[in-house]
Order: sequence, then C-alpha cells, then structure tokens
Amino acid sequence: MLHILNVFKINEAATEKGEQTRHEILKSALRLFRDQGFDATTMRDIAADAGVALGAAYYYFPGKESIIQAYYKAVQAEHENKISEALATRKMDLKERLQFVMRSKLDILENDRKLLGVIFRYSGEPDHPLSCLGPGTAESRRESIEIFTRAIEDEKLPKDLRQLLPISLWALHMGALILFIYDKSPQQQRTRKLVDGALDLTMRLLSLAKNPLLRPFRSRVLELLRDAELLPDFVTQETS
Amino acid sequence: MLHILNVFKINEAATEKGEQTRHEILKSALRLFRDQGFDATTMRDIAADAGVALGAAYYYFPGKESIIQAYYKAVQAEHENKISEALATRKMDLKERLQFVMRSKLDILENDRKLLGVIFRYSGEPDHPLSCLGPGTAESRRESIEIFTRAIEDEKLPKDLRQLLPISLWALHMGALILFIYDKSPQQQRTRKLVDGALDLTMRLLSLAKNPLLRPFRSRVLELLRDAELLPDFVTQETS
DNA sequence: TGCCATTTATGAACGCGTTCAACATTTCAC
DNA sequence: GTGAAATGTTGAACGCGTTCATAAATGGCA
Repeated sequence: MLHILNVFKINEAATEKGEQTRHEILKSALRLFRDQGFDATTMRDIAADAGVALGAAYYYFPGKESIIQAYYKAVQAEHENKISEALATRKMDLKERLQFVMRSKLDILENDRKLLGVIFRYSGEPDHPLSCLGPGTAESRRESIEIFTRAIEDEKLPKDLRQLLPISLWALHMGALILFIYDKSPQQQRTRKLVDGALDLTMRLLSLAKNPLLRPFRSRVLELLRDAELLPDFVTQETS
Repeated sequence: MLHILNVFKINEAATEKGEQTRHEILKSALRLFRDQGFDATTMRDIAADAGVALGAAYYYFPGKESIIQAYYKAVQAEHENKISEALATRKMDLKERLQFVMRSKLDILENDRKLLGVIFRYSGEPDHPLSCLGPGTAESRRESIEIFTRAIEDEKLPKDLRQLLPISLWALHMGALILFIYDKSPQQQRTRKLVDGALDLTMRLLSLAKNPLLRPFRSRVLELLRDAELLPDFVTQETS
C-alpha cells in the first residue's frame, strides 16, 4: 500500500536525511492508522514507532491531521499518474475515460476507507485549514477537478457544458467517496454500481442536453450555479 | 436566540433541579460557543460560566460535541413547530410549502452558521455516534426527512416519486446547509437564491417527469438509488 | 581544520477533553 | 422521621495533541 508514497516525492524537508525521517514518520503513522484507527493512534505511538522523539513528528508535520492530508496528496498524485498513463496508452471514449477516473480512484482508496473519512472532518468549517471545501485546500481541489477537465477536453461540447461538467463530475466523485466510506457491501459493489450508473445517466443526459425540451433547464441550471458561485472559477479561488 | 431551547423541553434529567442545571450548562455553552467559537471554548469555561463543577457538565452531556447535538435537536424541534403551525394556518401549494420548509430552516440557523459546522465533523466516519450520516443519528435524520414527507403528502404523486422526493429534498437541504455555512454574501443571499432556484427546477422537473422522453431516466434514477440503498428505508435503518 | 548558520531532533511542560471515585443532596417507601 | 436508593455534584487525575526552549548534527566556507 505504501508504494504510492514514492510516486511523487512528498517532501518538504531540506536534506536527504530529513526526507528519510519524514518518510519514516509518515510510514509509521499510516501503518498505525490502518491498524488501530486514526483516533486511537497517538502522536507518541507514531514517534516511537518511527524511532524518533515526539517533537520530530511535529517538526515534519504541523499536526496529526496533516499526516492524513499528506497521505491524500499522495493518493491524488497516484491517481493523476494512473490517468496520465491510461490516457496516453489506450484509446478510450468519453464514458470509458470517466469510468477509468472514477474506478481508479476507488481502487486506490479501497483499503483505506477509514483513513479517508478524516479528510471530511472539517468540511463544515470554512476557516479550518483542512476544510475539504475551504480555501485552505483550494489547490488540491483544483487539481482534483482538473483531472475531470482533462478527461473531457477532447470531447466536442458547448462551452457552458465544458464549464459545468468537471465540477459536476468532481461533486459526483466526492459523493461517491462518502458513499464508499459507508459502503459495507462486499468490495463496495454498491458504490461501484452507483458510479457506473451515474456515469451512464450522465452520458445519456449529455446527448439529450441539446433537445429543445431540456434547453431551458440547462441554461437555468447553469444560471443557478453561477449565481451561487459554485462554478470552478469561484470554488477554487477564495474571494473573501 | 435561546428561546428555541424552550420550544420542546430538551431534557434527560430526572428531577426539576437537574433540568435547571442542564439548562444552565446548555445556555452557557451556547453563549460561549457563539462568542468565542466551539474549539476555543473549553468545558471548564462552560462549567465555570454555568456555576458548576467540571464534572457536572459531563453528568448532563456525554461530551463537548453532544452539546452541539442538543442544540441541533432544539433547532429541529423549532423547525417542526414552525412548519406544523404554518401548515395548519395557511393554505399553501406544494412549492410554497417546500419554500417554507427550506427558508424557515435557514432563518432559524442564520446566526449560528459556525455552530452548525460542527454537526458535520464526523460525516466521514460511519461508526462515530455523531456521524451526521451514520446510524447514531438515524432517528434525528428520519425526523428531518419526515418533514419533507409531510410537506408533499397531500400532493397527487406516483408512488415512486413519493418515495424519491423526500430524500432528495432532504439531500438538497443538507447541501444548502453546507453552502449556507460557507456563504459570505450578505444575509446569505447566495444560498437563499440557490434554494429558491433549485425548488423552482424541482417543480418543473416534477411536471415534466411524466413526459415519455424522460420516463426511462426516471425509472433508471430510481433503480440506481434503490440499488445503492440510498432510499429512505435504507438510509434510516442500519442493517449492519 | 575550525567556525558558524541551517537543519534536525529532543522531551519537558501546558492546556484541554474526559473519567471516575468519592461526596452531597433529594426522593420516597415504610 | 429514618434509612436507603436515586440523583446530582465535585475536583483530582489521566492521556493526548501541541508548543517550545534547548541541544545536537550537518553542511558549507575560510
């Protein structure tokens, strides 16, 4: 499971030795989090397991929760890698590409659903630096949304849909992650079926979007989201 | 703001004196939470402010976060009251009823958006008793969904939509609460406009739902949600 | 090599949430 | 009224996240 940490060097240390220590701490932390859960694992446990003093953990990570954040960054990096590779290798149509994006994300997170939950802890607190919807995580969110932008960029789509789709798909993906966490069905089939079904519906809706019957809905939805400042330009830049 | 605590007696104490103490603690806690924020307020602050020992706070509340839970229960009680009263008094059509449900909820929470955020803290951790989507809060969630069931019950609707609508509206309402928390526009107009617009769309979609063009979509959506066990019977009962 | 700035590492100390054994008060059956 | 059970109250103590003054190690330059 830990190989993903090497996908991109997640590294803020200045020296080689610092990198190593940081990595040791991250490795110990994730192992303990997986074994005994996030809350049951203490920073002292982590430091001891990594063979360093308590303070060292805080030298490399601002706090316990930021270790999870580092993990999630590594997950996103691996996700981007997988997708870049797949896009370069295979020929896929839109639906296949979106399926790949969604499925590969779930595959990466499959055994870490409990860790994932911690990401959502400050979702209701805009000012918290780890709020998964707040300005503190805007950059990470932008990257996540961009994955969907790339997945649809070769498609012939009207401009408004090109703006709407990535954020909608990202939202679907966030919802899927929540369901994934709660999903107790074997291999989380419930979540996987829902994602496939939702993408299927999305495809059908896309081809239907030009129908004159639905035209007013489409522009109305766009107007609504624009007014609510829920479209990408606003979600990823904090204007406060 | 505190009058809502009296709407229904939120009370687990056995004696009159116990009720009083519990109420004092809750009152102090909410005042301090509002003044200095949830995290900046300590249990010792609360106990001191209420004029009791630290342990007393824990006698009446299992933990700090459960004080917020008690607050939110009072909010829901007031919401139900407002709605019962309005439904009994005025004649409203479906859209007006739904607007009333949504708007009155936002009105009640208007000045407590920061407190509200704490409710979402364990949304990603199914096993936590305060997980706002987990089994620990199923009862509260059922009541919340039931408000929407009541708001549509007089409407002539096909059975499947009657099952789908309440949970969808509740989800919309949850989403609105999140947006509400993040909404920095004056009087949170962004959220209010979005809610109104979303309800408007919902009404139009409802009248369109019978159109043969959309029929396959409707049954597909229902099938999807049923498979994902996202319809009320499953959301509110934990089968684990 | 010796010197100093930078980086890395230490662990005691602090504040807070929570627990709990002990004590005080109230309730109520007799 | 009296005793005992139920209810309410206390604050010391514990464990944990986090901070910080201090020390050690490292790297580069003379």
